[in-house]
This record gives sequence, structure tokens and C-alpha cells, in this order.
Amino acid sequence: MTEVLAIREKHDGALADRSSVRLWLRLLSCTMAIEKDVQRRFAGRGATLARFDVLAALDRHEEGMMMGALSRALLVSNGNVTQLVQKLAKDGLVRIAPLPADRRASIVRLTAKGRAEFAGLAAAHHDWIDGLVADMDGEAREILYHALGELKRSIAKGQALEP
Amino acid sequence: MTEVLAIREKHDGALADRSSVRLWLRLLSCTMAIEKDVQRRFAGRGATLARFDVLAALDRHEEGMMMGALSRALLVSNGNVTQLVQKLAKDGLVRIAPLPADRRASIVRLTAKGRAEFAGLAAAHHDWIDGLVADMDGEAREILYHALGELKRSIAKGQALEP
DNA sequence: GGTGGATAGTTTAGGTCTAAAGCAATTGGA
DNA sequence: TCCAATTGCTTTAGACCTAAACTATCCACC
Repeated sequence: MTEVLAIREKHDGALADRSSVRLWLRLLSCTMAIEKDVQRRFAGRGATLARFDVLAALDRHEEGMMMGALSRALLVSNGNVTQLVQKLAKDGLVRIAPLPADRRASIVRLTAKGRAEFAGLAAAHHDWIDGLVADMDGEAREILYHALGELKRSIAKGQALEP
Repeated sequence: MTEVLAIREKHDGALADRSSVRLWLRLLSCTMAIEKDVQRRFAGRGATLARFDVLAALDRHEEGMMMGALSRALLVSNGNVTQLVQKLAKDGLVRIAPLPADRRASIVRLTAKGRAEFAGLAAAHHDWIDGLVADMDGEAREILYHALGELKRSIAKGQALEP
């Protein structure tokens, strides 16, 4: 008899008189629940989600990435990337090399240590996510994935309309 | 011919070799897109999402809330509530009153100014969310809402299993 | 009474993130 | 050629958030 606690929804009941807002609050609560869970587990390994994101982007760009490219790939600000990369460099997980062709720019690459670190974290991350969605069958996941695709399109359109 | 830009997905292509991770990344990108959009619009009015959340919770508890109750309602830490409420009090949007029955506790209530401020923000917030999901029809929204409900249950179960 | 936990909140140290200002290098014209 | 705009990145100021340590109070029980 495993009792399952429901994930709470912020403002449960309030604010949610409009269906669109109710949908948004549920979307938010699901994302937060997963994000906090993953965050907490990363913390248990001395890592953070933000740093993991940087390592992940670099892992698939063996040739290295410019800071700006990282910023665009991760959807975060330039200044944020600067901070993260400098700390990762201090920890020996990435190396920052100047770009001879353009002395403003620099190329960031994973070190061997960084690549190994990422491999370990990525495997764990996969397992955590698998565990969290384990109770949905393949079809339910497919439906959700598709529905999120529609939402994604709607958001893009909505943002394009009202600037 | 309105060209709609797609919302980018973090790590698009990478990391996403497992369906569960692909689902998670899409969920994350939708949530982030809405959250940043709302955040940006709030900023345009000199407000923030975190402060709005506090006001929303207080708006539906006319009798006031204790700090701890706020913390639980908003799913954020105690210290965070302390900061937010103290700043809101300084801005005259809430009032902090001691609870005679328990001198450790204090009751937070909206001021008239705070209630008016919330009303304005809430109406705008509704409209923004409506705009972002406008391109999904009622049935699609219902499907998504239901699918998120299943995810929510799966997450709760997954978290219960592996602590 | 007194005393040892619970409980309510605050503080502190540190990580995340952004917008905006600033610096340096590059590039595209006039 | 030269200079103005652009580009790549860093810095700064500030908002948000947390965990953990801390203070103050309450409460249950001997």
C-alpha cells in the first residue's frame, strides 16, 4: 500500500479560475518538481544544474564553443556564461583558449577531467529523469510530448504577436 | 505570412537520446519560455514574479498568513519569504503584525495599496497567459492539462520511491 | 517549577540569473 | 585611411533562492 503524495500546485485553487492559468500553474509545478529534484541530487554530488548544462553543451561540441555560442545554446545571458565558465576553468573542467583570428573571442573546450565528470553526471541525470517519468507508459509520454509541441508553437506565436 | 520562430530547446539534439530526457527538455523549454516572458512583462511594470506570488497568496487569505504558511504555500524557503515580505512591507504593500498569542509568530496582511496593486497585476497576468496559449484550442489544452496530471502523479511516485 | 525538545523566523554565505554599462577588437563604409 | 557602428566578452548592481546556523519562544512532561 504505497501512499503517493501529490505534488502541490502553487496557488492551488486561487488564481486558477481561468483555464489557461490553471494549465500554466500545473505546467509550472511539474517543471519545478523535476527541476528541484534534479537540483537536489546534483547538489548531493557537489554539482549544479547550471554547470551541468555548460558541460553538456561543450560535450557535443568537441571543437569548442565561443562564449557567445554557449550563451545562445543555453538561453542564458552573456554575463552568466562568463561566471560559470570561469569557475569551471578554475576547477579544471574546461579550458579557455584565445582565438588568434579574433582577439576579442575565446574558445572554451572540455578538459579530459571535464569530459569524465560530464559522463558521470549525464548517466545519473538520465536515470533520475527515467525514474520520475517511469509511471507513465510510452503512449502517455508520447501524448504529453506532442501536446507540449503544440503549446510550444502557441507560445512562439503569442510572443511574436505582442512584443 | 506570419513567420513564427520556434522556441529553442536547450541541448536540442544532444542529451536527448532517451525519450524521457527529450520529454523533460521540452517541458523545461515551454516553462522557461512562459516564465521568462511573464518575468519580462512584470519587470516592465516594476514588479517581479516572486513578489506577485506573495501578493496572490495573501489576496486569497484576507485574514492574513503566518510567514511559515506563506513559505509552504509558495514552496520556497523560510529565509526567502522573510526577504520578500520585508521588502513588500517597506513598499507599503503588506503589513506585518505581531501575533499576541505567540510572540515568535507574525501575521502578514495585504494593505489596501497591496490589494490594488495585486488586482492590476493579476488581470494583466491572466491576459498574458491567455495570449500565450491562445493558439491551442480547448480540446488540445484539456489533453495537455490531463497529460500533465499524469506526469505529476508519476513524479510524486518517483520521488516517493528513491529518496 | 524547570528543562529539553519542537517551532517561528532571521541571518549568513553562497549559488543562479539578468540588464545595463563598459572595454577592447573588428569591420564596413565614406 | 579613418572612424563609427558592431561584436565578443566582462563587470556591476541587484533580484531571487537555498541550506544551515542561530535566536527566541512555546510547550510537554517530569
